[in-house]
Amino acid sequence: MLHLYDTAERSVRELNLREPGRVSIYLCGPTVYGPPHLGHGRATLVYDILRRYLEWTGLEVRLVSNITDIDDKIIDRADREGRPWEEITSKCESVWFTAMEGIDVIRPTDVPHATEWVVEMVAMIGALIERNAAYVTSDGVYLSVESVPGYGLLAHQSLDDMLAGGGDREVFGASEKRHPADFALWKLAKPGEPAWPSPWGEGRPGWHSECVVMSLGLLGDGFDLHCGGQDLRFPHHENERAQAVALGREFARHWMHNGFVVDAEGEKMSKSLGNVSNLLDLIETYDPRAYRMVLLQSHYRSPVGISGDGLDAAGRSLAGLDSFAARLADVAQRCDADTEVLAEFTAAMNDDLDTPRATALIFDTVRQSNSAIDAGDADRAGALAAAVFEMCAAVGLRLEGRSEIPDEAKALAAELDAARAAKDYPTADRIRSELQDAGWTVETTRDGTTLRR
RNA sequence: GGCGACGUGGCCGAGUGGUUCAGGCAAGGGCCUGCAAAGCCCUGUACAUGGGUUCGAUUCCCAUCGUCGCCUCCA
Repeated sequence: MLHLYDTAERSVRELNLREPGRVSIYLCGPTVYGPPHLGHGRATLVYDILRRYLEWTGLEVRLVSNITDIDDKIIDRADREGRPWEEITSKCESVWFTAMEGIDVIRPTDVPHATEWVVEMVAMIGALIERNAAYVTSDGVYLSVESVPGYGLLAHQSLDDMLAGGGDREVFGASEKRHPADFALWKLAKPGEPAWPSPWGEGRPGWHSECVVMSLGLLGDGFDLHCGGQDLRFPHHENERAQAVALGREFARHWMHNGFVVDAEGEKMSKSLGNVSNLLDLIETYDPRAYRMVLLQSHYRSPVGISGDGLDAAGRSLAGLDSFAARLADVAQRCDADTEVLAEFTAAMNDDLDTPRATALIFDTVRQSNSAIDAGDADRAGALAAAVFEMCAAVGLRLEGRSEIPDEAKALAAELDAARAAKDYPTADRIRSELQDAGWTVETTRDGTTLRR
């Protein structure tokens, strides 16, 4: 069974499922007010790899990932551009899913929107007030973090320690807060702002409430795994947990956080630094699978540097896998995957999603399979190749093997073979360059010419 | 100031107390090929610095230097 690092316990431990055979996962999704960047791409790819792997092992995965479609940032942008906020959120959401499709991330099983869950949030906030865990001020409702046992579990810091530091930052927010770390559950609307009714006045929910209501609402108490980027660990996830604890409900049983994407200088990419790269640009410029490959070759908890050179290198390694797929697809089809290889793969993946080890295994197996086919051992080559295809599928690497070849190109390939058979090499070379110019990868072998895109 | 991560061969990026190796990309040599491509084989004596523990450290401990993250915008 899968072992994963648990941020709450600070150690790798088994992912204990609430229900055998089924995994319930909540992943904090995007706030839709701008284009998805590389950081979003990493998070979604990491959890897409996790999801595919879990499904590959035979588990039924329910992956809930929300869309935050009401937020101060959205309102700000709507104001700035003089557009309805709903226009921004719907546009950004559609761009989001276009990008996700581009990097081949499977759509979550559930995609709840914050605005669809406001009634539930209002009810939850009411319950928090009743339990004396929240209080009303002149601008909204706040959660009292001091009422929450174990606040700081994910921050790895006690409330006192958090306050002791703070660097140069302004720690205090709204003046009516009872404690600087208290956070808004409900924000009363200013004139012209989007608003929903509540017992405390028209307003909108705070950011940390939606995920509690939606995760518990869709997945139920004590769901298996809560995921997101490192930057959500605190305060977002801490505050989600705080609300659930204050309500007396069992929240996520396991917490998983992926590392950041850093730029060439080693700095985290972030919106505020302005060094983000648009995910859509990446997909246009590079093999869309290259990003997944780069991530597979590093560990999900480590920071990963994304550069053009790195993506190109990954693209070239993918080209090798593609030509392998083209070469071995047929023979693999007749074989069962080598069980030893798959066992090794599973062991690596179960060890806190050790994709670097798993990826190394894929490349090793490719080499062995190539050697076997060169040595004429088709059974061995096929079993190894079948294992390669299984492993690639399990992590979402789509290999491009045989492609559709138009008759015209087929005819040229036949001419090429004929020319070679006749030892008319000038003609053969001419046809080959012609095909290459047309975008084909041409492999001429003793057995004839194969073409790939 | 508090908490945390990290410094590995040309580049990216794993990992480990001690003989043989992560893996990818790039480079050099070879086999194969009409020539290529693809594939296969071989090659690099890497682990920030200074101490310490140890029979032995890149791996453990301490210090130093450097980089980065979180401490209510953020995947």
